[in-house]
Amino acid sequence: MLKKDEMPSIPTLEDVARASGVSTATVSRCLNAPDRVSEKTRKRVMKAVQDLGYAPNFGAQALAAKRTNTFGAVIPTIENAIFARGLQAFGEELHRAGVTLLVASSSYDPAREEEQIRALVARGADGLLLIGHDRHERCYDFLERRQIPHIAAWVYDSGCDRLAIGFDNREAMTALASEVIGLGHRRLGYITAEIVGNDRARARLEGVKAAMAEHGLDPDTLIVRGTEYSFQEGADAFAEIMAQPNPPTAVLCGNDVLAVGAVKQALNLGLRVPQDVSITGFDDISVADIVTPGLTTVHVPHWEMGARAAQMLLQLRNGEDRPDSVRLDTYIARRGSLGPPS
Amino acid sequence: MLKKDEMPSIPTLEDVARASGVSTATVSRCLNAPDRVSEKTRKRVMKAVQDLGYAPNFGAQALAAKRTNTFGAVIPTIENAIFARGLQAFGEELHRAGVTLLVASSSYDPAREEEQIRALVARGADGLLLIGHDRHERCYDFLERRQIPHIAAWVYDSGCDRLAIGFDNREAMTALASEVIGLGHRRLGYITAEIVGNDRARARLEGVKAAMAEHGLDPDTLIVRGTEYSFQEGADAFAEIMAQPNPPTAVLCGNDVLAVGAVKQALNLGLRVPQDVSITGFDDISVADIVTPGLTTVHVPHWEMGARAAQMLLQLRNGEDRPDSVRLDTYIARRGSLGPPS
DNA sequence: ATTGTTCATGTCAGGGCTTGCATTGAGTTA
DNA sequence: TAACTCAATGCAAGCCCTGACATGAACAAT
Repeated sequence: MLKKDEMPSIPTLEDVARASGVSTATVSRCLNAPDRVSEKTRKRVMKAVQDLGYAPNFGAQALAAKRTNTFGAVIPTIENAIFARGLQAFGEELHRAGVTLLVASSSYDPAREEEQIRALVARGADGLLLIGHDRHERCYDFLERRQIPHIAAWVYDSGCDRLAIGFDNREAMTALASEVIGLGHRRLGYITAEIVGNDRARARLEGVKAAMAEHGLDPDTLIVRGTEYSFQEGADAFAEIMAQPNPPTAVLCGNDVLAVGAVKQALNLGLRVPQDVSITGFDDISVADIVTPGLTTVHVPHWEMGARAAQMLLQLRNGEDRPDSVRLDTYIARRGSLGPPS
Repeated sequence: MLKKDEMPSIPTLEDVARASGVSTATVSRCLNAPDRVSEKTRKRVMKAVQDLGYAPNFGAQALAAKRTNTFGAVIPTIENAIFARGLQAFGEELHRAGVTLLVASSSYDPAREEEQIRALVARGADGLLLIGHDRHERCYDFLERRQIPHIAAWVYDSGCDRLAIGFDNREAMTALASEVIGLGHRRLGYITAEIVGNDRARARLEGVKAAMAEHGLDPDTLIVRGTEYSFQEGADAFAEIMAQPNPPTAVLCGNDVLAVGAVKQALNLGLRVPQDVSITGFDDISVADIVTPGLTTVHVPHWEMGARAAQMLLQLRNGEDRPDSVRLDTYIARRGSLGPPS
């Protein structure tokens, strides 16, 4: 209970110093480099810190120390689960290193992403996790000028020399599409998210076309529907594709969210999966195993990707040598949603 | 391309001032109150800002201005979708008001939550969104002393006078359980998350027991399994419950994630839902409609809750009167997973 | 010509913390 | 005891920005 006029002012380092009879420098050291202070003093100071409920002023601290022990991540969406697992891993790994993670979401909007990057950096992020490589050169200039370590996840593109950890989206999708075609499917549909500003989506689409070309199918016959990422959008797009005359026997989806929506829709339309139509996803998020039938999809090592991204970024932040980009492997998780055409 | 030794130092206000031949104060005004500066000067200054790639130093700005236009949210988990939608709404609404949202996750760990609250406040959050009321008094002291506006979401408890927006978890669950019992179910199972430090989970469990008592069933006969939140954990807990001698005819779950896991498991076990066993959830997240059969669950107005939380917090931050806590309504979303016992 | 107004702009004192360097004093060695 | 270490601590200069206040020029009113 606070008494009437006791304006509850926020304690500062100086208050702590006064209360424990030392200088502010010593208090600061107690907090940041405890072993450079005698145990006796430290105890006394810590008690004062407790008693006063002192917490450092972040602004002042950042200003003086030029670091914050905070990393940031800008992801396209938090509303669906695509990045959740990797992000969680990223966060856990950082936590272990005493670093706080702040997350911002861009809603797949490049302008918004740039804004969020700036916001995070302005707030003192010592390192940044980004998704994909597709952003304005200006963003990179900004980060480089401030020497903010950053890493792109969910992509690995040997043609790009920016630091990245991920997998080859194109190749992974080619592998899956090849399997689909190998089962005998000739008429294919594809549901994708907006490909502008999304290199992963673009690469995946290319991957499908590459597989088609490779197997002697004309990539232009691929029926493509672009949409947003949500179960509902996936379902709608699927319905549209299947409403075509001579509909495809297999519909590949740019990610699991779309695919799960598609599977659900197939059920609604009275189509049997995979007898009447096969459906595949990408990402292997947990919901892929929830629909019936389970989704055949590209398994992505989310946890490893997030955790290693954290390690690499920490390494960078600590001034160690820039690590090499990491290419992770994906594999096809085979469940019930893909079968031969009948 | 940077030349050899040109250490790319970060431009400060002073650099901009020098480059444009004005004082730092004028530059500051250009950025924060453009109409108090003549157009000619402003243009010149803005050009310098562009040319130098200036961006204000957040720490210094926070230190000097004592505000940041940043709100924070600490949610228990980002790995599953329970809070995603509400959070997205919260963020959108803030964005509209020019406020940046920073998100931290506590992994359902109270100590971690406290840490995150401090981290966010230290980083200058002008307002905070929290989930539930269940936290150490110390957290509240901390927030009050710093006069940080904060609001609890996902709860409405008339017995608690802290600002909140949400629904009555207990009552909502009682309504659902009553419906289950009303259909004739007598042996009930319940899957919940850890109830320590989670008032929502606790209230929901109480809700089930209250409904039982109300309908003349002995609450102690409720078969309860506690677990973590994930599809898999839900599935496992469900299997355990059903392995009992004389298993329940209906299993209620503390949230949709658990429930979806349970439905999937039922399928695996060859149990028909709802003929052999009914299953219900709570939250009505999008995946509730993905499983087969669809999940009967308590619908929560996620979007409205998030958006209004933002409005209330903004109101508070702007020094307006403290709004009243808001009680939102829930309803039962009836899908296929609940039916009479057979 | 004098005084008063009004703007645009400049000056400068913080704001809370870290850190390089200086100081102190207890302990060691000769 | 004197000289020397070295760990513990203090001092004070920033870090970059904001905002209250001061200044001064242009113009209007008298």
